[in-house]
Amino acid sequence: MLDEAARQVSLVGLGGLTIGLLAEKTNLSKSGLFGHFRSKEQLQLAVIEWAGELFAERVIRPALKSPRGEPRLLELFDRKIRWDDGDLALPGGCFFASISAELDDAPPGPVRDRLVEIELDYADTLATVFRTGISEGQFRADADPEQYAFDIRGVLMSYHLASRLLADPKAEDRARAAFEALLRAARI
Amino acid sequence: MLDEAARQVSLVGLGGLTIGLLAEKTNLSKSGLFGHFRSKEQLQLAVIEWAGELFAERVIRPALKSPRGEPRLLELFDRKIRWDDGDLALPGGCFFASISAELDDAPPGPVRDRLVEIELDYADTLATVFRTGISEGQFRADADPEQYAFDIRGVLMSYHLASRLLADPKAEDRARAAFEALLRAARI
DNA sequence: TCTTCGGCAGAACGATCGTGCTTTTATTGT
DNA sequence: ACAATAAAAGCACGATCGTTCTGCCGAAGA
Repeated sequence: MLDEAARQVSLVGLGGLTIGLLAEKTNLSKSGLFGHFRSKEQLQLAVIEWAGELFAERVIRPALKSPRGEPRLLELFDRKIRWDDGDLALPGGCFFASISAELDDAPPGPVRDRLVEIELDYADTLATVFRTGISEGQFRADADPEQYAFDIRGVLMSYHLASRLLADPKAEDRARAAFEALLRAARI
Repeated sequence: MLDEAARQVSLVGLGGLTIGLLAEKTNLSKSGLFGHFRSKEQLQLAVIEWAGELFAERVIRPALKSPRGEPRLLELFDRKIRWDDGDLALPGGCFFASISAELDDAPPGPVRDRLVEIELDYADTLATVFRTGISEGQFRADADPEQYAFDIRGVLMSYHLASRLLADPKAEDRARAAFEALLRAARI
């Protein structure tokens, strides 16, 4: 049920996730579904939590099994690409891309706050893995892990736009080239 | 009226632009406002057109007055930053950031198509200015203008997220550092 | 001055929204 | 087998959605 909700959100955003429509997709009555959560906000919260867990399960945790430093970064990158528009993807692409533009001007609230947490967590993971690459001697000691996290997020956002909105067949090549350039600049 | 509509969209997205709410903000009756457009789709089309023109007026055309190549790229970058979250910005930040995630999975239609056009136009402008920098001898001849457009769009998208969703005080510094790194890698 | 016409208001429509209430159906513990 | 509890259905509510229709009112053309 939350799975179907996450699919829906990836397609039409949080605002487009409607109780009636979700009930229909899950063969439940509107009130039957509504009973599980006791407000729409709690449904939104639950689906964000679900998507965060799905992301950790499909992208973060598997990637952390790769060797420290560059291989781990590459695996994080690869899996994020597949999460955006590949075999790990929800039907509408990256769940968080769908909602972050939607919530960036929303008044503070539990839903927005949770999204920010997840996003910061992800950035922190990227920075930490990069930092490990520094202490392993793979990357220059004066490289900036947080800057790397900022940069790589940009590459992936640009990829998402190119791939899904612009249908650019070169999107993945461009993303890989950008990723490679970032690493090249950081290597010893 | 379209001005207010564009503000609204920048805050709540295209789906959040509602006729009743817009009528209220413009002191018109619902049907009075509706009469100007003859459907909601035409309203959306009109507001996208308006925003595209606004973007050209505030960002593109002024920047094109700067000297060719790097200064022009810098001005494009500066103004885009101000358009995202500065004195050139709509209240909800970049209009197109608000709607591109929303429309990237929408069925093809005039609204989505127009957005894609504008986005491709913008990427083309960036690539062209960069290409001029190459033929001016400022950038390496083997640099890839389209790759540059892909990269810079990523930097700006990451900036938009950091600035507006994550409220990162270092967002602009990071964006400038990324921009500088991109140019450094391309300079002769 | 009279007529024509476009812009706007008012009211109403069917649909759908989120959310309560009440009742039926399933499941579980004893 | 029966009572207690949880889950789902059914129905209704007020609000808002996009849209249509009717009528007023002011401006422009004859």
